[in-house]
Amino acid sequence: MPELPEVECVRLSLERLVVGRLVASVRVIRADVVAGPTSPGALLVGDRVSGVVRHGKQLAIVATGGGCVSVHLGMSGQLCVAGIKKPAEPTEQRTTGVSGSDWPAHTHVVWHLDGGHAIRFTDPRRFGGVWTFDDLDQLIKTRWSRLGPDALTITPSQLWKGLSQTRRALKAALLDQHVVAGLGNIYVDELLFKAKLNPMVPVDRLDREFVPGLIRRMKTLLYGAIQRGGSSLRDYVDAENQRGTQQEHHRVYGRAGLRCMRRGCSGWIKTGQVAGRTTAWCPVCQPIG
DNA sequence: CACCACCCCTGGACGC
DNA sequence: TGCGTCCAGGGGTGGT
Repeated sequence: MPELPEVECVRLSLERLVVGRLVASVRVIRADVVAGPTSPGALLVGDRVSGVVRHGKQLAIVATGGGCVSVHLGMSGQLCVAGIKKPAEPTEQRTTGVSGSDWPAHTHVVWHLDGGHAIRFTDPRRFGGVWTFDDLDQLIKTRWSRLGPDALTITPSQLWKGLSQTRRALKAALLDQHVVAGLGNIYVDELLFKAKLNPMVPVDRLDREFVPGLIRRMKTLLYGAIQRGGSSLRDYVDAENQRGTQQEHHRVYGRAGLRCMRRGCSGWIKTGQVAGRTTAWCPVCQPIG
């Protein structure tokens, strides 16, 4: 669920709350969500947080000693900052069977910070995870360099380069993190609606001239979603437990069978499978031809 | 190389 | 009420 805007909102809230704080200790409750060295040092214990960075949908916490921990939220992951005196909201489900644990269910890693705060990583579906690196440079070299340019900074020539090497459906190409990093199922559908492009159109049928407009709409959509705190469809919240409101602005996602919301359009929103994902589009506004 | 099917996982919605 | 079934999907892998 978290795509670029949601991950950026987590980054911004995390940055406000934890930069400058000392990592006093770490507790790994589920070791198999952590890849790489799992020593306290590798998980930043003894260092201060110097920054929180993002590329596409991936986050990284960087410490003053150079250490670096990357977090993917996957489908259901959350990074929340909590005061250790009240670790969970009353409505939150508690863990059971974890000795001495008072954290919500599916809490896998907890970083205890100075000032009585903690960062907890929860992820029910465990599509996400935590990766440790010697430093940010190693993370970029081994992982982020394999991703395409970030969706907020990609240039028309970069996107065209990624698209012109393929004959896939446009939606499949935009979902490919090696082409552009940060888009997921929801924002691709919304973007293609705004750009009046059909998700199934083969990329090689498109002209280069459409790329600048597509990028302009993509950045407007993503920045707007960040300003609205992201899309909270089920359980997405930022590091301060705040929900977003972008879901109120969706035009096609989740609107199968409803009227197209574009003024003057009398079409009905269709759904089908494109690139293996549930896809919603308006056949009138987004014709194949 | 390009692309697709498949798999990982759990909670929520829905039908009986 | 409760149980079974299906669906959601980011990203890695292995097969065509």
